[in-house]
Amino acid sequence: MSARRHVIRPATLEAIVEAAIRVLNANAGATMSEVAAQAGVGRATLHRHFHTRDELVSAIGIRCIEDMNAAVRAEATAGQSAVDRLRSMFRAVIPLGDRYSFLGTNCTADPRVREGYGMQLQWVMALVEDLKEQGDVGRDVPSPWAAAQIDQLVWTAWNAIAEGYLSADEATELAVRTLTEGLR
Amino acid sequence: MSARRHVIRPATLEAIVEAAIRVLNANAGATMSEVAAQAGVGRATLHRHFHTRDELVSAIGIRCIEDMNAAVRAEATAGQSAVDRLRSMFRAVIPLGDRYSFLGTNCTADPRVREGYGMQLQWVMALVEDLKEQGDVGRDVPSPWAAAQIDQLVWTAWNAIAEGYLSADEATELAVRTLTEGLR
DNA sequence: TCCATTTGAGACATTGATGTCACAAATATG
DNA sequence: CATATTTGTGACATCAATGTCTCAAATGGA
Repeated sequence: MSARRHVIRPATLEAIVEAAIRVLNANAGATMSEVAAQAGVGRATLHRHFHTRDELVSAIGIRCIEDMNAAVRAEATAGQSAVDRLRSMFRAVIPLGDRYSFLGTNCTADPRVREGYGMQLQWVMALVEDLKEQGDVGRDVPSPWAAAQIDQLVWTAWNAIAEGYLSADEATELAVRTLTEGLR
Repeated sequence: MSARRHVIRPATLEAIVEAAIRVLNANAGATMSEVAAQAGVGRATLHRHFHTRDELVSAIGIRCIEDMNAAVRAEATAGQSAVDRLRSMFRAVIPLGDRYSFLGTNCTADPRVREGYGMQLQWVMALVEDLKEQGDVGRDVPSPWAAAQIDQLVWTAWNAIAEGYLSADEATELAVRTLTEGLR
């Protein structure tokens, strides 16, 4: 590791990370100035800790993917049925919807982000296989379709909560139901 | 209308529009140079017909929303069941998936685009109500959720076709099935 | 309270994209 | 083929964002 001239204060780091997720999610082309302003931090401070814009985007990306993987791992309990694992996954990941969509919109050139994203995808694909095993997903459904559907449902559910027409629990249940039984 | 110094040639217009949709879809922050290069057109030619970057984005947005509305209107036949109208809508709109996602990612400040988008949303919401009427969508499902699901399915289906693991017909059928019956 | 360190404010150079222009070459139309 | 118009090329000014730096002020720990 490189010896840093300045040590970032936890509060400053938090403010920057949260602001960056918020601002860059709303507008992928937002400037460093906007991020700094939203974080309530000087522009120079931003550059002190994230030397370039790319570095900031990568750092946020890594943070997001780590948050997501941690949430999934913490929730995944052995001995659960596939649907229960799906439900647990939704419950854990939906609140991180803003972090999730950040990863989607900011095409992550960073290899560490790609790696984390790959693990995530692998995990979902394994879950899909288990869902097929249990008969919760038809064998004739292409696995990539099911995985994409799960991805999309996370975003839709987060959005529903953000817009205020569903609670977290309702959104989770509706996501599970939508995937397996459809809306009928 | 302003008297244009230059009249754009249809072939040039087509090349620019298609390239802009392609390039800006892949990277919302792409430059005018990239668009011009992809269109096989000089950068000055781009500026001659679309005076500013915003003007280009708006023009493409309007074009996309018009294409979509035209496709929906052309396909909508009276006397069809709600599910059949859903299927027709998918069949017509899925091939325009790249145009569709362009509208989503390029937050459309232009009022004409917003208006067209509003009409689209209205149409989908009306369809959702009919689907509920016919029992294809449960009454307990929030309509915005159903509408969001339909939106997402268009994108997922287009993507599946683009990635080559489904034909257009298969994707359409799977989209209808996913919405109503789920993947079970 | 005092000291070490981080932060904020502002000035600065640099870079890259935007938008304009003139002129030569290509193209369509009669 | 002749002519009118569009297009491509390259040069240019402009502007906004990036990244660097310095110094005074704020902050936190001993």
